[in-house]
Amino acid sequence: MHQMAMGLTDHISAEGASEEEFLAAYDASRFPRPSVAVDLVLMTVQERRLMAFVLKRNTHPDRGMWSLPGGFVGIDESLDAAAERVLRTKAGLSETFIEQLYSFGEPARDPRTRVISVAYFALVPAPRIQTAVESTGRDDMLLAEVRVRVGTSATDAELFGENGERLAAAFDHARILGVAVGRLRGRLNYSAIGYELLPEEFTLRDLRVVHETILGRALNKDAFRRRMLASGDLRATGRLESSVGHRPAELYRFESEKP
Amino acid sequence: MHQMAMGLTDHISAEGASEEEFLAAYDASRFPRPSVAVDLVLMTVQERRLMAFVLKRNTHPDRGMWSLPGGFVGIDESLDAAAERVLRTKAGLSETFIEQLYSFGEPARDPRTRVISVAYFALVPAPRIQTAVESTGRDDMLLAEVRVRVGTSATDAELFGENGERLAAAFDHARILGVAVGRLRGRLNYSAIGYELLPEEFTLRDLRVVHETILGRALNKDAFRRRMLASGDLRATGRLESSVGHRPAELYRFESEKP
DNA sequence: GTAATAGTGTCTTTAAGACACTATGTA
DNA sequence: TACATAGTGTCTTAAAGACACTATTAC
Repeated sequence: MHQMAMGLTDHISAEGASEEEFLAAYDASRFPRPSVAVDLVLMTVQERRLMAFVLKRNTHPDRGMWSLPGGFVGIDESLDAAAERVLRTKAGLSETFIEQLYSFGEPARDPRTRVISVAYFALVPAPRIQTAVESTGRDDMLLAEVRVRVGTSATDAELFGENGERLAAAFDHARILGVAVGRLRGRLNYSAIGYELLPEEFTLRDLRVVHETILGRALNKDAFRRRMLASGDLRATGRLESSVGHRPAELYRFESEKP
Repeated sequence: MHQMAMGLTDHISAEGASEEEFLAAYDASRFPRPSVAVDLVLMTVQERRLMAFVLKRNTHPDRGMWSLPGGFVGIDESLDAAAERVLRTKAGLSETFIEQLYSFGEPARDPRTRVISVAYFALVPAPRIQTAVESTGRDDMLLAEVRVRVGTSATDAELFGENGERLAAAFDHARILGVAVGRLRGRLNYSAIGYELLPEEFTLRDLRVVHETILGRALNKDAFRRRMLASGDLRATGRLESSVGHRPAELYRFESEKP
């Protein structure tokens, strides 16, 4: 049986208040509390590869391994606000697509102390995050390629560096990345999320490549075009891409029909 | 700007360690930590109504209002284990379908102290939970009907009692219930989840009624039958339901094809 | 002109909706 | 036998896959 921190009698009124619980109600802080952090899975698509922003750890434990940017949640700070703060302070980004992913709370997931992590995932066009990383000139931050076996669910992700070398993920971050990719794949089918990874104007090929990269498989070109045009979320600009060495495609913008 | 609890320098190495962060690394416990609880959305379908198990609060705040069963997460207890403990100790159930839903962390969601709640949702056939509630003879626990406007997403749920009277939900639990129903509706389309709400043997009508109740709309009878039989998750038993006052339907069992 | 991809038109396939029709246990 | 729902068969509709064919820019 685990040690349990009960408290605040009325929160657990279903059983009737035992004396132990009654006393606990006076001071919930008598019980040890876990730390709560947010970890951010910041993803993008670059040259047909799915990438995530990771940081190299320079202290133990897991020194030299790669971790997701994270930070502790302030006592007066909402989870969403903490995630946006991490996005801003660790990746130098703001106003990206971001949403809560899942909470990870195995007692031993961080060997130093009990840390419950609420993971978020964020999407940003590759040039934005690429610029942010390169402008620092630091070698302990990286856009690493993320690969997750297709077809299976709930598998860990694998990280790869610029030269295709395998990178080790710290803590349980391989699993967090795996869950993030699984969620991203699922959401592609029923929400307008691919646009978050593209510049304002893009061709239908650009959009399809984003989808194919995330899903890890080729999509039917004709059906994809029909489905996207029928979704009502695309506005043709009348302009064409240029200098592509072949017939240029029309540029579109994302503009949802329902305001 | 919110007060922020940073700590464990290496966890936030992206920015380089400021002196403040360096000091924080020595003792993460210097910073106030939120309490972490799990809240359980235990749902069932009964007589074409979607129901949730709720408890009447007998102390302030929100005295007399109805809340989800919950409990604090032990310092050595995983989130999943805490949720299963709440299921066991508050609802007297075990071995039900249960999965993590979402984490709620608005600083003011509990007026007493900062509590971050990791919500879980569980599904159980109506007779099992009905028996558990009635056997206690208590009037501060209830299966309440849950209604969520259909078509919209991310709306609060409304709770109703036995006589159709509106019940007030405590804290942010109306929102948690709304998120739970939204998740449940979404999962119906691509996972074998309706079976969790039925006895071992059931008719295709039983299964359709469960789906219709959750989705809040009628489904096409023929298409539903075809789709379910084609899913490969149903095994005909050869037996028929009895005493239904009309032609009896065949009984099926859930048995997934992929082992 | 050629290369290469954009974009269109059409046939096939698959699944859902609609609906008529037959089947059968209970009262 | 009548009732009410189970279950089947078939036509229609909508969307995806397949594939042939035309269009257009870079070179």
